Amino acid sequence: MGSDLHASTILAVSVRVRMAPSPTGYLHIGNVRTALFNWLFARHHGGEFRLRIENTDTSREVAEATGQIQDSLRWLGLDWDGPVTFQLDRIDLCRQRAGALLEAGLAYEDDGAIRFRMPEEGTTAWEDLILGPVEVRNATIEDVVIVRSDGRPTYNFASPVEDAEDGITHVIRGPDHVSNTPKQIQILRALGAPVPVYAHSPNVNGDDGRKLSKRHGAITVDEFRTAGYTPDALVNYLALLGWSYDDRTTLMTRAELVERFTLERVGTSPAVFDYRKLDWMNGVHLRGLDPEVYASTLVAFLRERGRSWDEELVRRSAPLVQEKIVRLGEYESFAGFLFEEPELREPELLDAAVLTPAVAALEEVRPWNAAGIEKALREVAAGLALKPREAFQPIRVALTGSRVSPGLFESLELLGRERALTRLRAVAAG
RNA sequence: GGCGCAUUCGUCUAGUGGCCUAGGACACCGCCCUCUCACGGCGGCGGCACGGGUUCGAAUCCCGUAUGCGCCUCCA
Repeated sequence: MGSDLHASTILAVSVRVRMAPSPTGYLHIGNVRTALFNWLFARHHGGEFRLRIENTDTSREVAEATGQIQDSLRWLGLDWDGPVTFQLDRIDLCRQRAGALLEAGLAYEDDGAIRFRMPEEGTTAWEDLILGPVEVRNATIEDVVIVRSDGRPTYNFASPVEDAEDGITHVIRGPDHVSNTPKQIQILRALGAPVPVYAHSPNVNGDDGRKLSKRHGAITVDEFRTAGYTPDALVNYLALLGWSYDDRTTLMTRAELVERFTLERVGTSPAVFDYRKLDWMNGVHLRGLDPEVYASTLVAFLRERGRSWDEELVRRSAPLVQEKIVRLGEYESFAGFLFEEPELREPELLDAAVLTPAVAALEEVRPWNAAGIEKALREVAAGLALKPREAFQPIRVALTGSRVSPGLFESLELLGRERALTRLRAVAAG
């Protein structure tokens, strides 16, 4: 047995937690929240955060999902310690432990499977770091199958065996595991292994109060990534789902989250994932980026999406959109007119009475910059006795195809004299 | 059905018996700023699930009811 080894590692590391996802598909945002709590807890205490894949076979799907999970965690910045471990590699260990329980009379065979003998009387209780004291009468718990008749260990057996093997000190997981906990505690005790401290976080639900699923919107890390959310914003938002620092702090950096996170301040009631608040928070994080960093982030984002737009122009346009868009994914529809001819969806908003004199005035602008353009266009508006907003809207629509756009004068400058004038002339004539 | 957990503005939450005629944030509404949008500023709407206790005093403690969620798989 490795109990001596466990004792020494536990002494060396005061806190060791793990995330133990099953490799079925992409990383779900609810699991990420749980992973985040584990990660914050570990980093806050200077402990370790381990990644353990609860695979039960080695199919290609599993290999893909395993890679996806790691990519997503890396993108989020949730780094783990030590190697990734796999449940499948612990099968022999589990069988050996099951054999020991069998010999000790603490488990018995049942139609080829092995069942753990739960105590028939008394209660199993634990002090949950989030829920507080929880107590379950043993009589209500059935003898759980720990090894199937085909020889594979079940989750409720493999999980505690692995926790013991890995020297896990705190098990922080979702609320769906509350009723598994007394079973796992009894198994651990029967094994003579240390029982970790448990903490069951509340659920994250959709706006109908039910489990977060596809129909609520984005649910996998990958979807948030391609929509243009930043890891820092997502982490900030997720941290606040079930946890709070005080009565007023909502915007926090990663370092602040690590410094401030404690399980004591994790609540007990389920939270609803609010995409609108995430959007707001993402906008705040985006606006807070250094302009250079923002531009590079935008370039990388577009490249990842397969856009081959001129990088120089993207960079020059970045400051114009940084204050305006809330997700990087909005850039394409918001600033796409800089790279491609826009589609004129609302031709009724065009007005030749404005466009014709505007083109004439712009032809005289030298040098071609936002200040000169603004001066010229304001004079056109004044000459037509129009309010600036009335005069500029047809020009905006002609230029960008939309009534919502980055600043008009800056947009004209960026597009360049020839392209801008050509486009405006074509629309004015048409 | 059994067991467990939960229940403060639409949403995330603060609140651990008097500081609460319940605070903050998002959303929403109005006004201001303004070339659109966004940002920003100011203001507004809006909540302790219900019923009993305990207490001088309850959002906070106890009991019950209702509702929701989870588990009750040789799934994880």
